[in-house]
Amino acid sequence: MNYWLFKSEPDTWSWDQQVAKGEVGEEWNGVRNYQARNNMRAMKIGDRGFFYHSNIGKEMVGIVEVCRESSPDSTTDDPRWDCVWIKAVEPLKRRITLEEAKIIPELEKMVLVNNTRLSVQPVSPEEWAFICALGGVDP
DNA sequence: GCCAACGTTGGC
DNA sequence: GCCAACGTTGGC
Repeated sequence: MNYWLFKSEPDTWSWDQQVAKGEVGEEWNGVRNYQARNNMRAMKIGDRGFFYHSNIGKEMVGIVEVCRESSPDSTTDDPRWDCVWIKAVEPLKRRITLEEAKIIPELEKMVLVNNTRLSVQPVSPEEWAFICALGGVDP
């Protein structure tokens, strides 16, 4: 099992919208960055990730699960781009802000803290467990 | 709204 | 294959 983090501007696609999709989940489309795409290609069904609100909030808000492995992005005909589907699992009982992550020594290596521009990124098992504990949810 | 960091494109 | 120009992301 691998762990990830998905960024979205809540203006465009929010956690609430993701939750509303229920068990079916939603295509994580629109990614046009090779690194982010490669991360999605590496995902397996059942992998988990944090759902992060960029720009507004700048915080991790919930847990999602990969429910369909990488397949063509329906929003483009360009064969370079494909994406996974994810579904909401549960909200964090306490949201973790970027500001907070930056000052926590255990999280100083997080991609979120060090590469602000990567929209789909890996999270280490240690970071995953640490943030789940902070967020009040089971890892 | 600004701008730093980063990616991509395309001319050479 | 280099690099200048340009575009985008996202924190501030």
